[in-house]
Amino acid sequence: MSEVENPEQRILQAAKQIFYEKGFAGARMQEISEAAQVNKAMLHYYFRSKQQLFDRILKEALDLVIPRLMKHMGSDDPLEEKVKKIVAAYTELLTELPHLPLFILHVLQTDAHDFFQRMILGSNYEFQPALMKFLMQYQQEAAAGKVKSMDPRHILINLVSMSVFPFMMKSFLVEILGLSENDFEEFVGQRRDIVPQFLMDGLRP
Amino acid sequence: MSEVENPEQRILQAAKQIFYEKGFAGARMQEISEAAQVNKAMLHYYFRSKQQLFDRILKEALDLVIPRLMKHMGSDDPLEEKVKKIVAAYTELLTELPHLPLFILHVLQTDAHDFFQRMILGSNYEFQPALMKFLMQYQQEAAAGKVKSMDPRHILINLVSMSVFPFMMKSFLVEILGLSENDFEEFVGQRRDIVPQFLMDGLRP
DNA sequence: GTCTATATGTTGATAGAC
DNA sequence: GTCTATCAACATATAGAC
Repeated sequence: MSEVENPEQRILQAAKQIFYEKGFAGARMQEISEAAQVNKAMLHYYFRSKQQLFDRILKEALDLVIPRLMKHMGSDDPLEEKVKKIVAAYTELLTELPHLPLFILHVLQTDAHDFFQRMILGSNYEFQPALMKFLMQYQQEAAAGKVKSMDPRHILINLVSMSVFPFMMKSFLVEILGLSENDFEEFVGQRRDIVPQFLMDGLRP
Repeated sequence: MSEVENPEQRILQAAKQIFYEKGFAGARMQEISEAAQVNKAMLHYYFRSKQQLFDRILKEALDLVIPRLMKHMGSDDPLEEKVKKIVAAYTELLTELPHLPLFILHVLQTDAHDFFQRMILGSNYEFQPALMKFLMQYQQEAAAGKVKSMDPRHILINLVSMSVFPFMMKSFLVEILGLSENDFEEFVGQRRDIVPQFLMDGLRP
């Protein structure tokens, strides 16, 4: 953990780690302040309330993640190339931030509608366009006979599921398959190639 | 919600719903007691503490879920038939209990090692045997040239990921794809056929 | 078994000195 | 900006009457 001189940054860094691991209800302001090495009152001085601090962490997560994932989905690459890049992007992201999916899904569960109103629609992420581009592109390649014709939404769900879910099951896999930390990294590293190949194989016309 | 006369059962039912949705830290004993239509003190009379009530809910969840999923994995069916049954079992289970995966993954995240010690090893689930049987079976069918030869752990992860993750993303999918409740049920219903077919297609030698 | 009342501890948040 | 001290609200848990 790199030491940061700026107290505000130290708070954000500590809050990120603790909110990611424990969620909003499980996190304690006291614990965050200790991890940030500041007085508990400083948290309120800089961020006013626990809710506002949490919202800030959530917003920063989305600002980091969504563009990084959408970049490839909206590109002009052919489907196979695109799939490879998206899977690789997921793998890199989740290797850095393994707790991210559970964190976001937990927010989504506690208040899905509010989440979309404030976080997605209220921002300027190019969400729907990139999504639509992917779906249209698939149907074009299917019409050209390059891939099997099917509902492209399922392709996308399959891609995301196989990329993300293994990271969410990490502690489970480690325990049940008897993996070390290195074993797990190697395992998810293999999937960077396996998942795209698996997807394209399953799509042969 | 069916009314139960027995207070202990009403508490368990209410606690299940609230712990599933909000997790341990987010749940309130007060809220559980109201949902169960009993006095708050009754919760402690029957279950002594919040932690013990939670453990009971978790144990009941695992007792319900694990055998139901393991039954098919350890069977003598051929691979393709087995895959179909496992995916169908996941789909049925998660249609009934959509909050289950997030609930269990949250427990796993807060204390993975303790979870396995107390909940898995301490019980008599036939976990490892069924798992091993599946992995061995795959390697036999691969050796016989029926399926492509590859690390069978990835097959299993792919199967579980594609079966479970869509349910975890439900609120996301509903919002982003503009699905109604019925649309979503139809969507995951389609996957009962699509996922097994996709898996087997990707395994053609 | 069920209730009211209360003990006990924790938490988010603020006031006010420096 | 940073600290100490403290508040008000809330949560879990228990005591004790019925």
